[in-house]
Amino acid sequence: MALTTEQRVRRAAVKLFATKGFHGTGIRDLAQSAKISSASLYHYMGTKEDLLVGIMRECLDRLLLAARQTLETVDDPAGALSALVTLHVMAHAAQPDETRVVDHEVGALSRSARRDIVALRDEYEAIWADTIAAGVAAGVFDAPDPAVTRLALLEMCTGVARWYSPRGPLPLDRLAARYAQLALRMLDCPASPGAGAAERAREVAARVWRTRP
Amino acid sequence: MALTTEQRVRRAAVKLFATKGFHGTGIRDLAQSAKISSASLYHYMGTKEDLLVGIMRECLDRLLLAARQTLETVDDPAGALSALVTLHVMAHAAQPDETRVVDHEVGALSRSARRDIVALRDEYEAIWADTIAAGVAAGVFDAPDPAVTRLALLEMCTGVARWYSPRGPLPLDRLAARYAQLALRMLDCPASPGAGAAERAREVAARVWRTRP
Amino acid sequence: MALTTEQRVRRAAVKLFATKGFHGTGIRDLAQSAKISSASLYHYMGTKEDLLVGIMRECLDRLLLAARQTLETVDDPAGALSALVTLHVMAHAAQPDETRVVDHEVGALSRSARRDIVALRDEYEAIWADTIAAGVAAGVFDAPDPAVTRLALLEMCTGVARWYSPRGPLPLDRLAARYAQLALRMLDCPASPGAGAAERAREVAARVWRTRP
Amino acid sequence: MALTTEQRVRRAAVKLFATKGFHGTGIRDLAQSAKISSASLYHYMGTKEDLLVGIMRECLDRLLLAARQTLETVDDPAGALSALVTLHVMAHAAQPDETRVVDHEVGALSRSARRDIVALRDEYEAIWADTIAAGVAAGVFDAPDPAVTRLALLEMCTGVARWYSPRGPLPLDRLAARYAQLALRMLDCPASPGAGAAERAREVAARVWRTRP
DNA sequence: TATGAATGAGGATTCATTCAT
DNA sequence: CATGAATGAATCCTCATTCAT
Repeated sequence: MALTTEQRVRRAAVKLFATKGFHGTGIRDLAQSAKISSASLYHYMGTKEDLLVGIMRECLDRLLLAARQTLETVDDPAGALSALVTLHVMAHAAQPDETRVVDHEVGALSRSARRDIVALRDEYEAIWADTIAAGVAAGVFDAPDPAVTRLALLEMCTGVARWYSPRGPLPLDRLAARYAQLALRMLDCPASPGAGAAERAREVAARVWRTRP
Repeated sequence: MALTTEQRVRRAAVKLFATKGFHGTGIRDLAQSAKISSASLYHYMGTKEDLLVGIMRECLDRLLLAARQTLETVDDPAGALSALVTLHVMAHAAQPDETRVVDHEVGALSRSARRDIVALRDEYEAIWADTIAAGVAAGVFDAPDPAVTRLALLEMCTGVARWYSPRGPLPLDRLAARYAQLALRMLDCPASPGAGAAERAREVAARVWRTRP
Repeated sequence: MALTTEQRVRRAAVKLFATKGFHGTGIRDLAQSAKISSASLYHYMGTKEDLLVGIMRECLDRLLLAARQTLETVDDPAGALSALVTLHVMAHAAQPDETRVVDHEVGALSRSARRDIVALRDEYEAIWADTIAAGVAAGVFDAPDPAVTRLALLEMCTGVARWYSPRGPLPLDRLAARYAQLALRMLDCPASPGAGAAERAREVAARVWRTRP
Repeated sequence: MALTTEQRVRRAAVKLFATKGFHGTGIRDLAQSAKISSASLYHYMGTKEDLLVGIMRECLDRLLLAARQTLETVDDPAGALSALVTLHVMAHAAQPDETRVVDHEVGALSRSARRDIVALRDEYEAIWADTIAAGVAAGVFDAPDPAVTRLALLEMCTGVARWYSPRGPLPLDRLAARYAQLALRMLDCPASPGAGAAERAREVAARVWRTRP
């Protein structure tokens, strides 16, 4: 089915913001990319910033939703962390442009918009913090500085969006599995998590980002 | 001692490019920040892009230099990797603005400048690749997909520039040690590296970035 | 009874043109104010300028009509001038927005429209000129420079639209009477005009602008 | 002597704002009129609104200054009012563009700027109010509704800017004298004021607006 | 009758850069 | 060495208007 003009605009914005940055992307670039006039653009968006905020919010909303849905059915910390990593990596590999925008353009937001977006991001990171803390409390994770470990994990996984290509040699699920393994090693967690957790994460990812299950 | 005007310009640029992005930073911002008129700016730089290239090149040059100097005296793979991580983390924590610019603004470069900068970056990453390969060959590292592991390591360490604050609770050397530990865990490397490697890295860092040894 | 859409448009235009000026009022402002889409607006008006012309013409037509009807039954110059002042003041107090538009936005008209509108205005002012001339000829007015006196009178009376508020302390008929007095003083006219003239003016005003008689 | 670019800009703005209105005047019109590029315009002004505010403030400042200087040496109410009228009329005839801008474009100001400008205008009008009140108290003026009389007087005199032309038949000082006479008649003031007051007003006007004395 | 979609022209303002002084 | 003056091109966004539905 054909795309709505609004969708075309959104996609053009995502691609351009990811590639050239928010400030590096002109309204004319956007218009040309969406195949409409720059005046028409304003039927489908408010400000250029509104467009940015919309992209960021949707991306973070999905990430939050996916994380919550996944953790609902996972109990053990190793499984939970494994699932979070799987989700995060799949999201960043499946939507590298969206996630790059979220990660790189927070500084381009106005004060009030930034507050909102950062709040969402913090909410998401809190899930990771809780999961790590639970594993440490349960004695299955070793993390002398849990905050540092959390940030190291997140940056490592987020980085996928900066280099992963679907045309590369590594299938997505294998990549995700590799990252889950790395993450558990970082926490010195010997137990392989039940396969269910990662499985569950892949299902949710398939639903939320239409990745191949 | 007072700063040269050229240094003031350079610093202003680093700070602004890191904070607001290359395209988000105007020549007037730069001038104001360097306490100089925008016309005078052009006595101390070529183009705005030249300034950017200069910043990036210096940053990468130092990183390369530091990595090479350090590895000169380190032989074992665990020690080498540990040293690379230490250096990289210290560089990114000590110069978060410079390194953020390097990491975020490659896309703002013109084709030819980008080629140069990316070449430098590749050169640097090749050192990591070699180190990892050596460890795998020696049987002390486990890395089923070495390229993935390398990228995961680099993104993890580079991420430090996005969150580390010298006013935080963690002293820099402790942070670096923690990251080295994480890295070795990721490679499933049991052996603690000789303390000499990290020591050597700290010395080099002190010289190159004036971090406290 | 409910207002026609056309009336809503007209009123919105009058209010906005008076408040923000013709050039300061956007087609979208108009649409929003008339609770209609900006495209629908074009069913009820021609151009934005047509709307302006319509407002001006109606306002001036009424003024002319009222002046002529009033003077039909008034003979003495003092009475005539008194009636003109009464009418003018009541019109400008009762319809401050319309009259402000007429007075302020002539410069926004295209050449041909301006010619028409200015012709109407001149026609109206000619009535004043004639009335003053008649009084001077009859020896009841003293006006060394009749044109100056006419302009002074008109500007004085027109100014009412710029400050009068129906919520102020002064009832409209009292205001009009005060202005009539001022006008006669300016002409050094001792005779109080017959009460009939002002009475007649108030009746006409009541019919033309629905002021309370 | 040749005019500064800044002066050229100011004059162009005054002329255009008076003729086509603030919103009707484009930045390009201004630039063309001042014979510079539209970008260069911004070396000599802040915003378009700043330009407007500057014009208004200077105009009102001069009016206030002139009024105060004049009244310093005038004591009797008739003389004072006569002087105020003379000044006001001369100012509006000598600077019709500036004063038209002040009178017509207050609505184009942003909230805060409007507050400032209206405060100045109120200050000026207070001088008139005081003068009228003094005359009434002294028994030389008859003004049943002093506020109404003040507004009628001001509107009458201000109107001069809307029609007076230096190429017309009436010399400026004669016009001013005529208006002073009209004003005193409006207040039913029999006494001719001492010739000194109007003389003084003309001197001040000559200094402030370079009118011919 | 009513409107969402569409646009070329233009709105004010800022851009990076040059150059004469 | 330093800068005020200058500008063409570009910035984001709004303008009045049309038209197919």
